[in-house]
Amino acid sequence: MKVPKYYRIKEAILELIADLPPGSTVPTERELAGRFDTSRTTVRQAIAELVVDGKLVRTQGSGTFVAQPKMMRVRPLSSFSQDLAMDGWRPGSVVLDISELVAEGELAERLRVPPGTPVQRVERLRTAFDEPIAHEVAHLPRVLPQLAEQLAEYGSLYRTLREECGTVVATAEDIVETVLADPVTADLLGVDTGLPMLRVYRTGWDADGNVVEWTVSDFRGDRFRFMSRQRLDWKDAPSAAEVGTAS
Amino acid sequence: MKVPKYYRIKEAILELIADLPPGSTVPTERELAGRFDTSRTTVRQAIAELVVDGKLVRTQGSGTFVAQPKMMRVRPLSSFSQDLAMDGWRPGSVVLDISELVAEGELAERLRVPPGTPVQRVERLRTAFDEPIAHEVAHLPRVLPQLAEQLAEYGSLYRTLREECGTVVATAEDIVETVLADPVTADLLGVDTGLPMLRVYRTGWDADGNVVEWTVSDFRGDRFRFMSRQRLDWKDAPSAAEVGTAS
DNA sequence: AGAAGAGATTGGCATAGACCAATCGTGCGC
DNA sequence: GCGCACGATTGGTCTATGCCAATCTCTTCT
Repeated sequence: MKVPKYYRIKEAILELIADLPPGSTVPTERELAGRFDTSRTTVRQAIAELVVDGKLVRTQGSGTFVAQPKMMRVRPLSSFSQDLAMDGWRPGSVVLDISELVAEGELAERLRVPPGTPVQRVERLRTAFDEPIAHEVAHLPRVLPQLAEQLAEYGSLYRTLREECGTVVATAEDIVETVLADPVTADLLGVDTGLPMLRVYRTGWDADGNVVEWTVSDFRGDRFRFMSRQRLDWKDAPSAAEVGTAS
Repeated sequence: MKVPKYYRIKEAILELIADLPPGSTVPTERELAGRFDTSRTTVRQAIAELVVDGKLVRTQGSGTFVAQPKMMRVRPLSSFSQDLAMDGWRPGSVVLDISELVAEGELAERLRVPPGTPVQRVERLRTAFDEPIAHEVAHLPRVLPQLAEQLAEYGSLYRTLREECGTVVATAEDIVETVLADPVTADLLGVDTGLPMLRVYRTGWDADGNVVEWTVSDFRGDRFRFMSRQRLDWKDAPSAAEVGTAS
């Protein structure tokens, strides 16, 4: 089978850094091009994949370095902050926007409200160890005027819903796909445009089957893993799958 | 914010194909380069991302075309074939290899068997509508000499386990991450090397908490979505998380 | 010392072009 | 009419190069 040259260089670099500790500097692109007798373009393609794989990080003007291993993990079943706190990672979030919004089209369908209903929008940057790891936009099917203050107090959105509204998310459905970081998201997360990310669409229901949340989250694909555990034998719950999800 | 030129071209092409039905031909790279007053390299970068996004497909010698929308979905909770059959997609699989293997290191830990135990390895190509969509390697903690014939008879691995061994997978844990297709996998699935894929590590337990399966699956990221539904309030089951998962 | 600034270094973006490989269509020969 | 061969077209890979932007370092001035 034909293996592209950039891929052989990728493997060569992998071997080169195999024994180096995270944070070590990697030779410059220009030097690697010389060493492997190829062009800088080809070396850059190899390095680009290693960055996506979470093996290297690049900083313009500074250099290329061996990355921390990809070991972050989150259990999407429970709440974000709960999961990460359990693992001791100092989860946090930066509120980018809290606003009201009139639900139309897909959003209204997702939240199971009539088109024209005012709903709540919460846009946040999720962090762990103060490093941004996800961009998240949550939608709630009703407006909570004090949400900003309450969120600041409780920290977690799920906790706020429980304390202030008596709403408990009992069932959730996650749809996971890969997307590439657009320039805006990439800038927010401090990664390169085009980095593969994990996009999670989450629909949450309370115990009575009412939709209480619809959220889209983009997680850094280079730093993240996703975990979910489930019983295979259970009964059907309300489904979000009735709404078409073709993009 | 600075938006790279290739990204603006990507958006321009997206607009260009917005109203075209799947299968429509897109202008050639050389023509697009002329039309957008840029180099073919830059156009190719834009198209490459659109391919990854599942918006376009390219065939060497033939051209670039509007892709089918990304709408495949699978519920990882139950078995692969069960899910897809439900949606009427003619799921299938091609057995690439069935062999015995002596479990060592991580594999032994995952399967909870002593190092040196012979185990079963099943490598398959999963298909839907006869199109390959995933590459999967399953490991079972014991050897089943007749597995090839039984698999051919029952079709599904889960069903084989149930009928022949009385083993039912009652709980499963999935760990999802993004990886890039290596040349071998890419060739098997008929996609480009470097395409982002969804890798799923699955550990399956029976009702007594014994590990009955450890499987690694690579799904095409451009054609696939992943769905899982869960209760948020349930009790802990056996965990695979005790084994380190740093790559 | 400490701060400011100039220059070198490094990665980021884009260009132009050469050659390869798969595909498709056309026309020739049978 | 049919099939094969060849050539044109299209995407695939790689090279060489120029300039930009962020960063770092070292010098110089106060």
